[in-house]
Amino acid sequence: MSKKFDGKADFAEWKKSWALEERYNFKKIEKKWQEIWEDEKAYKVEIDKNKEKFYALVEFPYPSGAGLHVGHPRSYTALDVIARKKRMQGFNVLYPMGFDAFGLPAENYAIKTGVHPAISTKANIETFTRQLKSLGFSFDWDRCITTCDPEYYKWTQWMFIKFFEKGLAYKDKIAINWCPSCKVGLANEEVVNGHCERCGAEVVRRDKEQWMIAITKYADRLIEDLADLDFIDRVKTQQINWIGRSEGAELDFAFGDDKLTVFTTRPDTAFGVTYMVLAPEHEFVQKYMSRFENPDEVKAYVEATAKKSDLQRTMDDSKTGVELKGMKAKNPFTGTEIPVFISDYVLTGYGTGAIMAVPAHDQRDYDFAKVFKLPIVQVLEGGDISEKAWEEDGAHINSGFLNGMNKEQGMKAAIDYAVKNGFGRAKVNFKLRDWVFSRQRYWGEPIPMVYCEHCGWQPIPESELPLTLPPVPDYHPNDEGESPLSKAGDWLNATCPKCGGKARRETDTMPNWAGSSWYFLRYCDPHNDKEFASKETLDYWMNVDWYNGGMEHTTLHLLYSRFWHKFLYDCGLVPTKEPYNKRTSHGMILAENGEKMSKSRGNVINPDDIVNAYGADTFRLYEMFIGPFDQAAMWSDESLMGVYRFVGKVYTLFAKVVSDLKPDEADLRAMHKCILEVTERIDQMKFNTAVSSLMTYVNYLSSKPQIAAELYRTLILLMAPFTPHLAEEMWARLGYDTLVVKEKWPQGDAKLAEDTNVTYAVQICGKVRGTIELPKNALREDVEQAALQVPNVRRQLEGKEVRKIIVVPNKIVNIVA
RNA sequence: GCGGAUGUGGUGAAAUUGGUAGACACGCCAGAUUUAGGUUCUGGUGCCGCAAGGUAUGGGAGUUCGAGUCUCCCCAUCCGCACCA
Repeated sequence: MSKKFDGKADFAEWKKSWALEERYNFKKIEKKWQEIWEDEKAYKVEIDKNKEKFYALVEFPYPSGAGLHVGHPRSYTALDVIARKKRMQGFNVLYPMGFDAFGLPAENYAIKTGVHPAISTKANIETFTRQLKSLGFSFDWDRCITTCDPEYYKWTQWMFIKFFEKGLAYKDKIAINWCPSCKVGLANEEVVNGHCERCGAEVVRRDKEQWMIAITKYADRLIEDLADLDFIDRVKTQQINWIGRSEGAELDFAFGDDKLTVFTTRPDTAFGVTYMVLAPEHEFVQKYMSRFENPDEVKAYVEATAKKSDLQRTMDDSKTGVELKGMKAKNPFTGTEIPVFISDYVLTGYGTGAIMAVPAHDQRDYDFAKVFKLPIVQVLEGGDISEKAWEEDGAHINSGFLNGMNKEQGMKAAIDYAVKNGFGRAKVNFKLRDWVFSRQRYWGEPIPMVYCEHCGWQPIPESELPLTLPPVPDYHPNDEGESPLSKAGDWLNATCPKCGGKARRETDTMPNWAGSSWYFLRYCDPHNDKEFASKETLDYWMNVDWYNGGMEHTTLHLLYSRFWHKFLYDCGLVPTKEPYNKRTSHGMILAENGEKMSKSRGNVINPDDIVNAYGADTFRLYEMFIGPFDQAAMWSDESLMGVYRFVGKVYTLFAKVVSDLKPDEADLRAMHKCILEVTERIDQMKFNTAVSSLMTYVNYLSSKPQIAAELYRTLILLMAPFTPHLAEEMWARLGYDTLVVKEKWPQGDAKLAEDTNVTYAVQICGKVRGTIELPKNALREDVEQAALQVPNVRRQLEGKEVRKIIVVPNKIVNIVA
């Protein structure tokens, strides 16, 4: 801020001193103001109880080797615009940034090159930081956090121990996709048609011990508490569907001397049960194998199923199965004996892994019954069960005491009956499964647990946190598919904190969703080495007021972090039961041809190139103008040029600014209209139309021979959130020695924005035949008369009788003839 | 199959409670200035038509003085979940 307009000198002279640089030199301008912001710590924020706080958050990136993608700035700019505007409106704004730095790419890079993930990650973070800074975001960089920093993951580990202490973290055997050739567990995405993506070997399912976190205990609350949150609807419905709550009943069927329990959402159809089906993995299959008459057949089917991946199993919806011959179940409602099958259409992970089959009223059961020629008994009126199952409501028939009832009455009566007779109970089930929390990987948070022969799994004492990642000889998973940490030598040996005996450390690490589950809390108090964040900072900053991120995280990060936060709330560690008040989502940025940008397609656009060629302001503004924020948008170099021209126009417009000119009525109308529109549209994330309001205003200004300073000043204030560098520059040229980012947001006046005259469209039977210009709020009679005088209207009305005239004040006249 | 979204000029897209469809841009056309190079400025631009006029928001019905907007049916594209009992 070298220059200052003292108000005494002639403004025209003052302006001339700037005119040496006539072309819009964004490189110089942007560098200059970025340095000034940094020197002045313009975006540093501290608790200020005199101000209302506003916490804006964007999803922190994984610092990949590819650098920043043009998709990142779409979200970051959007919330930067919102944060900057809120700041100008007097809020104390926290807008932080950090890095979600644990992850597979760094590890794969290490396997290939031997470079330690910490080193490559650090380099990538430096690149990202440079790129983010070049775009002029108003992040408080003093609060930057990195999840792979031991000072950070210390608390991730600490929280894991809390989960363990509360009984929510537990070790369990679950089935995973296993490649017997690579000897490694695969993610579902790595299994192609039942074969290993890498070596082509057939993938089998294998039980493996994994750390689990009991997110299902929070299933109900994760649904219920959505009601009060300002999340976009598709996020809410997606989470609700994912959690998949269904109400129904558990019913016990006699099976030999044992009890076979099923879950059903339709206990009222129990009189229509003609057989039962177990998942091939159901414990009864092994337990009673010796009593089946066809054990070989059963075993063969179980084995065949085990070979299939989940993917294969769901791809093929033809019905197969084997009857468990020699044992029958008994329907507790009717007393009838019914056959029992195993079939892979029944899943082991949902409900009890067994079903009662009602082929008349469930299409899957119907298909199975057709294949195995089983009886189909209709118990609800409606449909044509010779064609397909009837799954709608209807009066009960063939159903004993339920006859005549509809679905709702029948459900209640059936459950009551089952409860009274001790063979059933109401039950709610969820599709949501507990969270598999271990990964056989190196580059993640070590799980702070040790195993003692005598005491079992024990958390390490808090004083030993952080448990840092040890060096390992190489980063490959070993033959048993264990984490590279299993090769960490001495590191593995620990003492049991309970008995002091020998213990061995857990070698699996946490998934990369761990660190991101609570990072927004750390931003409140990033340097605290006593707590993950102090109560005072959490009380002041939480909740996040506005969180923007990708739809792809709806049922992952967003759900996990809501759960994690609720758990901390239950522990009394955070002040609120939900972390985010508002959640919005941005669309993707696609290549010019509508394809995804990807390295393999070679259509990736590097933000650095755009910033170098057109400047950060143009880039930011273009990403806001590109299209509706929540929808996918195609990159277009030509449209970018349009925005570049606009920015240049704002710059050159300064030459027309005259300091002692008073704006006239029309000027004020245009100005206030623009203020009102931009203000409202930013709040609604309608950035594309906010920008078009600015363009309309600029078109108005550039049509004038001279521009009153007030008009230009307002333009600069309105543009400051979008193009902060240009705004600072022009603000200085207007003679101010303050930072525009700290200025007050202009106040729009709806009265002044109003037009004095309005144009009516004159319609005959709904078709526009002309227009009339009248003063605002003209009398109805005058409007009618004026409309009838329009020459074209008179001609059209010749020989017709006017039956009715509808006048919509200040809008339209419709003559019905 | 279920769930969610989308469908408007040559292109990206706008459009309070139903009230002049196409704002704002891109592209294109014409002209001016300039002309060492993605310049700037002015005007035009949904489609058919010389015009008057007609016609137009995926298709079809309906409600209404009036429908991109509301109701019903259908079609297409994209995304998510996918045998969840």
